Amino acid sequence: MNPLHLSNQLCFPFYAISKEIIKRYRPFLAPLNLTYPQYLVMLVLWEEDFVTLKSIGGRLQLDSGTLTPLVKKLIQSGYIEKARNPEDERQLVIRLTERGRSLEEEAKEIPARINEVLGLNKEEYDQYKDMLDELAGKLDIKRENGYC
Amino acid sequence: MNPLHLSNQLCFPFYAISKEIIKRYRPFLAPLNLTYPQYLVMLVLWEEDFVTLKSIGGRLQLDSGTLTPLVKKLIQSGYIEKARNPEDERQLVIRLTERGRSLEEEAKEIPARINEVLGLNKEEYDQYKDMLDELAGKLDIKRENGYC
DNA sequence: TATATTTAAGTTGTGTACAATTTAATTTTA
DNA sequence: TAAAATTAAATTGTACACAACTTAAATATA
Repeated sequence: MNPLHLSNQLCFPFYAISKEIIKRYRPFLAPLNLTYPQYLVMLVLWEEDFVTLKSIGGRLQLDSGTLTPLVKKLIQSGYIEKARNPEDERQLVIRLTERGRSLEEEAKEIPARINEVLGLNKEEYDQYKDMLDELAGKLDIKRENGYC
Repeated sequence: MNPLHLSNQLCFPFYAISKEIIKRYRPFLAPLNLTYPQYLVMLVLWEEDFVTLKSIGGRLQLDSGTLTPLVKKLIQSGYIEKARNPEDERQLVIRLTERGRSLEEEAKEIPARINEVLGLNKEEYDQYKDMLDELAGKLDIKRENGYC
């Protein structure tokens, strides 16, 4: 067994599957003028409005270098607004616009459509989900993002 | 259960775990002057030398838009060379330099080091690997890349 | 066999990722 | 409480990813 053989890598399937699933989101997200990372930011805001850039970054594991331009795009698209927190001027507080809030309704069907495209039944979905949450825990990816 | 809740997404953990593992490769790859995608190309070449750009892209699921500049970097680093296939001038044939071949020896320890960093035992590793290969199969990511 | 189609790389443009650094605000501590 | 340390965003620079398109070579077909 050659550890340098591609078939013996654990990371590569994560990398390949992640890219593949994101590709399958595109047909559903493009009509909403969203990329996948932008969609993730919207998911966070639909859960909790009025959050700092820092806390969005905490949940999505993205830093300001990625989020600053991404937030700029979402503002240009009219989905969010930003303002400094008067209590702490270092913090940028992000909130949904009316348009951003109404977008949630249009995005409601996406998870079900994606599950169709992935062709997984409930048991398979749950099995994969459990395994991923467990591994995320081992890798310590879940402390502040609360995704599991 | 809100399907738009981040905790109910299947793709997000793939995306987050993939990025996290790649981040943990960095300390091992940086001394070899390789990024993770560049390392993947080297893995392909250490398995089989003298392959076309197209077939590298088939195995790694990357197109010429990604691979052309990446190959340029690996040439600059002195690890590979490129030439047109005289039998079919459309094809670019990639082969290892002597330095590229000797690099395999320096990379031999990386998979074991990564497994240490991930903190997975043999059973966990195998369990995750099986699940990933199964899902990759369902998503039809494995036809030509032969990684499983 | 000339034309149409297909194929492989390359190019262009947009959008992440992230390390490293900078700037400004807040908190700690000597 | 003034200086040091920390923190949150922004900035800079490098490197993917990939859609869409271009170019050139090879193959198919009318």
